[in-house]
Amino acid sequence: MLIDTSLHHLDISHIRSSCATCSLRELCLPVGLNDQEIQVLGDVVSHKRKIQRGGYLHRSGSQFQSLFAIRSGFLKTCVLEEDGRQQVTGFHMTGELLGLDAISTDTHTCDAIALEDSEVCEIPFAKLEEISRTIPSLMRHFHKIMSREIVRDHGVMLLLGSMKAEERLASFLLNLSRRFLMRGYSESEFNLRMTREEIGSYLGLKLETVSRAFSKLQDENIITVDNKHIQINDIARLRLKMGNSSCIT
Amino acid sequence: MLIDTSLHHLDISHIRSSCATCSLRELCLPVGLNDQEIQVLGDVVSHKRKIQRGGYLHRSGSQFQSLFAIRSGFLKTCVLEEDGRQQVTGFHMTGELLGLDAISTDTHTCDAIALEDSEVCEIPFAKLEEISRTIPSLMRHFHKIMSREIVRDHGVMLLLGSMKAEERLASFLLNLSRRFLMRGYSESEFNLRMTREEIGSYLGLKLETVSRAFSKLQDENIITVDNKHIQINDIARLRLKMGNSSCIT
DNA sequence: TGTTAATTTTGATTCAGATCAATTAAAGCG
DNA sequence: CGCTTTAATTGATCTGAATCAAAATTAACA
Repeated sequence: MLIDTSLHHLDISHIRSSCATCSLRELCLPVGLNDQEIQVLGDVVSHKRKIQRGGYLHRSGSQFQSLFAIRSGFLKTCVLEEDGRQQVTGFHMTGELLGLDAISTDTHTCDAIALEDSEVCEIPFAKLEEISRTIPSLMRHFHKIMSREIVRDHGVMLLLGSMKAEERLASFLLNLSRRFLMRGYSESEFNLRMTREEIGSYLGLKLETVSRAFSKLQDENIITVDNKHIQINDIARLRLKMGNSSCIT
Repeated sequence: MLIDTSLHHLDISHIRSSCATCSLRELCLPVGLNDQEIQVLGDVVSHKRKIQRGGYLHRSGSQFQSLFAIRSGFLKTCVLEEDGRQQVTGFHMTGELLGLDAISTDTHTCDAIALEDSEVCEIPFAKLEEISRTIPSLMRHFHKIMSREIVRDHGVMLLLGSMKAEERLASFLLNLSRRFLMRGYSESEFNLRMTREEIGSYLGLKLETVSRAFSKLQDENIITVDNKHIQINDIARLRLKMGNSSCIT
């Protein structure tokens, strides 16, 4: 099966450009730009914003003006169901771009909530479109970012449509692992920022099922779970877990 | 719940521009362009291609050069799993744009297969990017199309993550209904182009479950099913079916 | 720091959908 | 046109995850 281990994020693995505007350095946008172009982009991306844990970056239904590039922290995006419960559509970390869904109708289609104190750069979209006309490589890169989001969503669709609980959790952990690795953190040991319920909501599972899947993976010595702290003991076997959804049953 | 009834397509409901290049008239791209701009776009979109029922428009892994706008027909996109079975990621009809997922890596990430004889316009992506630099409204519209695809995918993710079989099928039928209506066909009566297995693959269900869900909806007099021919008798109740996923159980 | 609230784990039970199996219907095709 | 293949329906049974329930652990905060 061709499921992407990276579920739902925007890749920054290839960020290499040295960049005068410090706020831009760690973001996904300035890839491959020269100093002068980064200057132009920097003028657009100047405005920063802090969001406390639990705070909203934007709400579903609010007017769309800007994309947000995460400078630090960790956020979830979710839609509120009419009965008050919420469905998580993604988890987002440093370097990733939020708000792509809002371009279509100039209205945000989901809430973005900080799971820890976070900092974002606001990128007025009209200005981004404008300068991307004069910087082809920026336009091209932006298109790739949007496209990548589509590919990732297809990966999640596949996961939700065809994997069972344990496989979904394995995919999820491997995805986080990879994203932490890309950012220079340990791929085998990290702290979850979200609750079991939020994981379950994202993976289409109930929180009890998530908890049981964690316990099962621990019993098999593939991971060690201490509440939010996760240690991956055998990444190869974890990959096997999710890779054989339709083979081993 | 905020699930979009439109699962997975690119909206052409607002196509109004009178257009010299006949091949462009029914497509989603030329929205809001003047005649001169349409001329420019037309030069890019000239190349047409026919695909027979069962034929491939593109294959997963093949190099990306062009987007494809569907002029007529009906296609599915799917990824092949290692065991040979395939997972359907979308159904696509006239006016919709295929290939957005391939922009990210310059490689197609899925197969596109015609479910009936179809005709597409090839749109070399490099050229599209180039002329969109000089036609801001085209660029803006293209971004909206990509964004809409992301929103739709989120809708499918929600569907797969939180709806049960009957609700999924109701969503699916309402989505098709709306897309047929937009194209000037009946919203209450249409022929399915895909098999129960393909529907199941798309909805994360087994074909038997799809069949049973059809039968159930028919027993309730909400729809009438005659193999591939579907008649929606009570669209309001069908909407109710999918709207109350978490309320009525 | 102690008290309350939220989160997590684990067990028992239930149920929706998968799987297995057989029949019927439709579509290709020589 | 009849024969073969593919697709669809329906029934019986099984199973993975949901649900219900309770205890244990952790976090929040006054």
